[in-house]
Order: sequence, then C-alpha cells, then structure tokens
Amino acid sequence: MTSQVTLRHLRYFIATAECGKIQVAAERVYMSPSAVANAIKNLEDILGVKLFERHRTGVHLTYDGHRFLDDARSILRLLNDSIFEFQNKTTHVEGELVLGASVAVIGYFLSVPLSQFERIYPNVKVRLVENARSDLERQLRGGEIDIAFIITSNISISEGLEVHTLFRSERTVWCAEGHRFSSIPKVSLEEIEKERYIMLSLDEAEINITQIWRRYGRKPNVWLKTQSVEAVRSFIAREQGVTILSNLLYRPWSLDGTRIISKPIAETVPTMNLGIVWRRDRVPTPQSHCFIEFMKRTLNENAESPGAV
Amino acid sequence: MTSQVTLRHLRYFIATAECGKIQVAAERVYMSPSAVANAIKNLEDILGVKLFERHRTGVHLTYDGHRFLDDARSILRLLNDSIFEFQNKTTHVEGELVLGASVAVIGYFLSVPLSQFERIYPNVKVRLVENARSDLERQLRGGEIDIAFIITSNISISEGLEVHTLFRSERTVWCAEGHRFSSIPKVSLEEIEKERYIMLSLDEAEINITQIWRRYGRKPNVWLKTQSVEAVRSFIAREQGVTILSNLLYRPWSLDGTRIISKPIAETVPTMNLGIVWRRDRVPTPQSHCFIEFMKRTLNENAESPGAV
DNA sequence: CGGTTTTACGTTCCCCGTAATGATT
DNA sequence: AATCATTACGGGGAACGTAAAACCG
Repeated sequence: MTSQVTLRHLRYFIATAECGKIQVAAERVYMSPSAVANAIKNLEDILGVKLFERHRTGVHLTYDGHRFLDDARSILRLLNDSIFEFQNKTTHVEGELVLGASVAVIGYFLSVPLSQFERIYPNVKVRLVENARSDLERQLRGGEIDIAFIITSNISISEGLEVHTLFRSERTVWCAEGHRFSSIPKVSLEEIEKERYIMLSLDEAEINITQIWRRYGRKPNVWLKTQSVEAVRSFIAREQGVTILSNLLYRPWSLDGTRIISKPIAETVPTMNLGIVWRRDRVPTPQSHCFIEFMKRTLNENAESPGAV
Repeated sequence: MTSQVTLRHLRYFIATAECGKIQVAAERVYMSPSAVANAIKNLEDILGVKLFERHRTGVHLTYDGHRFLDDARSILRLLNDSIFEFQNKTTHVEGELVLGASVAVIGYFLSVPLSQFERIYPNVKVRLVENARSDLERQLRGGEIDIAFIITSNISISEGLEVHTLFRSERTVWCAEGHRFSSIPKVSLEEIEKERYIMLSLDEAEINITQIWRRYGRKPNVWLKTQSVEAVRSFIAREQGVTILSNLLYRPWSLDGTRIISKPIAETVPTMNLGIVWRRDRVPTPQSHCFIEFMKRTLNENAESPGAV
C-alpha cells in the first residue's frame, strides 16, 4: 500500500466513523468492505495510532480516532467548498436568509458550516434566530424564519412542514480516561446506573435522554444537573461522574485538556436526528435552496445513511 | 483521467505555482513534466477554470489560480500538521520561545504558520517581538530573542549568525483587472516607468525595490508612497497606478472585493528571500529546534527549490 | 453459528515515463 | 534553434472485488 495519506483514506475513515461498521461504510462509499478495511489499516499504519477499536458488532473510534476525525472533516470540508466555489459561480446568489436553531444546535452544529456558507455565498445576508423548538415551529409557520434546524424526531406536528433529516448522531457514554468503563467495549445501562450521573439540561437533551432510561425501566443516579456542556465535560474529566449524550456534542478533551472517553452503549439507543424544516407551501427563495443544497453537500449526503439503529 | 480532485493534484499545482515552470515543478516533486502538465490540465477541467496562463517562458497563475492556491495551501497545511501531530508525540515539548520579525513579515507570513505551530505544540509559550531588521539583529546577538525572521538577502553581517533561507517569493507587477498590462504576458520596466507608480515604504520594501530600478538604470514615476499594503491594493484596484512587490504580499483582490492582477516582469528581478536566523554559538533549545523543523516542513522543504532566478 | 473484520489473490485501470509533437520567440 | 508545454502510448503498480479465513460472543 501507499505510505502517504490520501483523500480516499479520509473519506473511508469518516464514513466508517459515522457508520460504526465497516460494511455499512463500504456501502456508503460504494466500495467493498475489504477495500475500506485495508484503507483504514493502512491509514493507521501511516499515522502510527489505532483509530478504531474492533468489536464483533462493528468498530468504535478511539481517543486518537476522534481527534483525527475532527481534522479529516475540516480538510474535506475545505476542499469540497473550494471545489464547489469554482465549479458553480456562486457570487450571484444574493438576498436575505433567516435561520432558526436552538442554542446547542447553533454552537455544536451550525457554526462551522455556517461560516463556510457565508464564505461561498458572500452576497447572502444570513440572520440567525436562537429559540426553543416550539417557538421555532411557530415562527416557521408564521413566516418569520425561512429554515429551522430542529431535532427531527421530536417535531410535534409536521403538518404543512417539509422535514429533511440531515444528520444522525449516535449516543454514547462519556467517562474519564482512567474510568473502569474505558476498558470495556460496551457499557450497559445497568452499569451506568451504578455511577454518579451528570445530566445535561440543555435544549431537548434532558427529555430525550430521560426517555431512553424510562424505556428500559431504569433511572440514572443524577448527581448534577447543568445547562453547560463544558461543565459536563469538565466534571467527567475529573472523574466526578459519567453521562450519555450524542456524539455531536462529544469532543475527546475537556477545557483543561484532559481526556474524555466515549463508549458505545450495550442496549439499542436511538440516534439523535437533526434536520432542516421549512414551510411546504412557501416557494423557497434561491438563497434558501442554495443553503439546503449546501447543507446536504456538506454532510456528504449521509442523510440516508443508516447510522446506528 | 480522474474526475475527482486528489492531493496529488494539489501538490503538483502548488509546486507549479511556486516554481513558475512545469519542468522545474516536476523536478521538485520528483515527477516528469508530462505527469505534472496532465495533472494540472485535469485539475483545470474538474474545477472548470483556467489556473495558469501558458507562455513560452513558463506558466503564470490566473486570478482564479491565485484564489485556489490559497485554498490548496490551507488544505495541505492542515493535513500535514495533523499527520505530523500523530506521527510524533509533540505534547511533551515545552518551554518559552521568543521570535522576532518585522511588521510585514508577521502579518503576511508568520501569522498563519505560527497559529498552526501553537496548535501542534500547545505547551510551548511563544512570545513575538516586532522590530526593524537592524534591531532584530542586535537583539539576536544580545540573546533577547531566540529566532528572527529576516529578509536574508539584506543581512548586514552574518558573523556568528546561522542563516537559513526558508522561502523565496517572486516579484511581479500588480495592476487593475482592466489595465492594459493584464493582456500582456510579461511587462518590462520600461512599460512600468510610463505608469503612475505606487511605492510601498513598509519595512525594507522600498529599499529593495528601488535597488532593482537602479540596477536597470530606470526610475519609477512615484505618485504615492504609503506604508499600508491595503492602501496599495486599494489604489491599484481603482486604476490609480501600478506597483512591483513580492508575491508574498499579493492577494488577487482588494478590500472592497475588486480584482488585482499579478504579471511577471520581463527583466530578471531577484526574488525576495525570507529566512530564519539564530546565534550559531548558542545551543538551540528543544522548542527552537522544533520550531525550525516545523517551519521547514510547513514550507514543503522548498528552501532549496530554485524558484525564479 | 451469525455477524463481523481481515487476509489472499487475481484483475483492472489509473498514472507515470519516454519520446514525439506543437507552440512561441 | 532553443525552450517551453502538450500529446501519444505502452508498462507497472496501487487499489479494487471475490472469496475464503479468522475472530468472537
């Protein structure tokens, strides 16, 4: 094999990281499992670090893997945007575009692609409205905002609204580097129940996570409830507890640089689904259309990817 | 050929842009001219824009080419840094590092790689001293700074100092998009003499450029002298004049978004050589060593590349 | 056993180099 | 004629798919 990293490596790596299974990732990139497995092995050899833990149920990112995932995404995003900018003359698209999203979605999802979008379409004036989901739905129907970013699994009534799921993010257990969980391939809710639990009460996180616990007839031992993701990270890094959150919010380090580990959950847990919503009866403006297409493209059209169950 | 952009395309493209000749670029990347020429042709087809103007004497970046060069460099920089970070465990290098540079060098050269360096070596505390060349040399000898970034062709006495040229930047004529120069492949000093000239008096630019004019027994028709590169760009974009400056300072657009064209000069003009300097008798600290190696690596080891004459 | 990753191996096709050709002064 | 870039074409090797093997609960 090659001794140089190629874009092929990055693409297969990202697909595998997002799908959690080499087989599924191979489908997504229209390749055979062996090709993807070989590429990842080769990539690991070049970098000199293990990127995945292999289990019989699939693969799971290591600490280093998560770090490299950030880089790989940045690189491909930069490249794809640049290519797109040249292939399509984008400077003629102009006008106003009002986006709505919740605070967590803005900070952990929207900020990066949004700045990319503004670079590619410099003549589109983007206005960003931060609100709770219910308010966003109301504003959407009222025509105050063009497109809303919402956790699509929770939309109350989709009547008259077009919903397009862009992104599925697996939910995992977070713990400190030295924690006993970090040596187990999969952690069950029963095990998590025994630990101090840190509950994030931001946006819809608390409701959704509580639902998961209830579904399995269990209850987390909540030691702290906070609205700050950074606080969650910080306490977990200091071995003050564990939590369950979507990988969208996950970063492999806390503010002070200590490591945090992400482990899959033994039980089947629904993914967090994020998508865009707009009014069906309203003709989309050119800038709305551009934005929607841009988001699909940015996320590598992985909306139809199965993700975890 | 392929219909996808690869890193190979980017590498060949960057080498060609920096060398100005496909043959020379091919040498630098250890390839045949045909391989490089094909790759660039293919890249242009994919992007749908011409990246180079072809001349008998070599190739020269178009407006779009300059824009894509920025992107291509960012992408490869990101990738190389990421790979390096994993291949070498860098977090253990720590300590203080005092760098010296002039104002133009800091803004147009140092800022980007410096932030990359601080990411890779988070435990190295970098302090930056802005000063004129003569002061930097004095501070270097006095031990107040570890490494200085200096225009190496002008160093007064290199006695006791280790000089390593990192970067050569071709000097070109800048003019507005519609200017008569923009349709000529090469512009002679005689032609430039007929135009209003805008003189940048920042750092050593004025001295160096004046030397070039004197060497050919000519004199520019200076209409404006300013210390601001942005002012230079802005006036040139508005067809108020032309200038000669190194490509290091060149960007294909002015602050208000109008285009600026860069054209090669007919006469042989020395490149602007930038390098790092340190005291020979002083044992380099680990962080100094790391920084020097980092800079060499970042610039693709193109210090020994011939560049223009 | 069932689901997964990994290895083995024959094959394909992309990309390179050599060498001829074209363009420009 | 000299000096570039470009085109034509045959050969080599990286990367693919098929299929079998190893792994693990």
